[in-house]
Amino acid sequence: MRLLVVDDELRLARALQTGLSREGYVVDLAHDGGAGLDAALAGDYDLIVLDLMLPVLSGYELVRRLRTAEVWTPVLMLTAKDGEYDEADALDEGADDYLTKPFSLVVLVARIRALLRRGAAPRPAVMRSGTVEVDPATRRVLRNGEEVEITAREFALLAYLTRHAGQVVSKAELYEHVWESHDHSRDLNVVEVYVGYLRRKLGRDVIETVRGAGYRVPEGRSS
Amino acid sequence: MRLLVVDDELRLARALQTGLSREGYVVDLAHDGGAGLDAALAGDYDLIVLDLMLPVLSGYELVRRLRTAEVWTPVLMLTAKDGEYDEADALDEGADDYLTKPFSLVVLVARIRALLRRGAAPRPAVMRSGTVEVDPATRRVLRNGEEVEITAREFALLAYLTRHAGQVVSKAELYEHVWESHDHSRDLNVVEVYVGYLRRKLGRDVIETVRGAGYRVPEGRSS
DNA sequence: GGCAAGCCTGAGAGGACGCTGAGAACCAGT
DNA sequence: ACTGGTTCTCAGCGTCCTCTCAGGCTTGCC
Repeated sequence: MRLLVVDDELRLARALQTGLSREGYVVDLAHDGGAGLDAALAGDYDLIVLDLMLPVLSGYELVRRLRTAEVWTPVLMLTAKDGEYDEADALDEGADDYLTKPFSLVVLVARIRALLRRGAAPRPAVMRSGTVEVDPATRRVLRNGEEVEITAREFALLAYLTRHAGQVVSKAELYEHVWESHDHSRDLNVVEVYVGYLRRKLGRDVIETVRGAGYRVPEGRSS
Repeated sequence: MRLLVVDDELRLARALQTGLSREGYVVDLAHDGGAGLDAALAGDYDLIVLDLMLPVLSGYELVRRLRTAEVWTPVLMLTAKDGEYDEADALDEGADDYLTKPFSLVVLVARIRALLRRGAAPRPAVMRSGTVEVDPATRRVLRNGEEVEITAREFALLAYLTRHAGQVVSKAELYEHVWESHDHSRDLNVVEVYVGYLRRKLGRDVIETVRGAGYRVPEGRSS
């Protein structure tokens, strides 16, 4: 999952980056509204965390322009407590949720998860494909009801694929979202390696290879 | 979803009722601890929002009696900031989460959603995991039936982990809830150190490490 | 079949992560 | 001020994870 955090308070932005990375997200930063808009338009993010008060371009204005450009990435707005703006304004402007500063990281993560889940199509909290269950909330993976030990990177990859169950996801897309890099020239072999790890742990059939296109996890009916 | 709000401040209670209704919840009110307890026992609620300071019966006492009566409805406790009670106490007493006044409605809704998702895991008043028993009421810990000396911080950590038995809890979450700090940039090593202390006192296997994700105590079988 | 491009995988280097002992800082009681 | 206990910081170390590389295998195409 790739997030964009737009905030001009450097300390807070870094703290969020650290904290959210620890939760398994890939986090990019932008420090003013202009840079934020550029990144949001270009970046193909899964979610944007946006401060309301920003140099160059306010959070308001940023969301409006995003929506005008037909970009519907979920936006979580951060507002200062003393705000002359209130929640309604932020929400009316096209944000999907908002949070008042100061807030706790745990709450932020909970809201982010909720938004991501709501995001594309309303999906059950526990994702499922064949005999495999993925629970993003508790970071657990079950195969035939039994828990499987899985590393952080493996989990991030599996979660992304499962979130897009039924779709073919290219190696480049996986690399961008699961690994933190925009460097397109890099070797995508690492994706193959990790697909291999997952297959070894979960069974050969959990991830299909679509030659020349990418990978796909079958849409999941259990039982 | 049916919620019960117990608070003696009429204005606040009404505001919560209005706000939560708008979120799609059905909200009943009670204005003192006695009425709250009756309603909670009779009402089959999905969640209870509970002020700590109440006439007739404190929030504390209310939760304790609920749990004694084997009612495991999730409880979200509201505490005043200046409190002689602190948050850890609320959690030890059997509440599932807490929120310090003043708070924003959106945050409250987020917490409520999180609690409802987590659901009410029926658990005995004394929590148990393997050979270890934790009694929040008396702040005592037994291993193989023998009492183990434990410090306040160690207990808070163990209680939090045990309350979330079966789930992986991140170091950041532990740090926020057990150390009550919102400083995200601080070193989380102290969590590791205290996990080490607990393992030394209670046995290596009471707390599992989930590398890259956090810690977990095994789901307890209760005799 | 023969070939090339795409994909898989075993081995291993390097680094990130978690654990622990030592001890400093702090507090309460004497 | 001294003692005993608790909390927290720090640095070193071991382990597991991550990623690269090279060679082998599969697939699609002629």
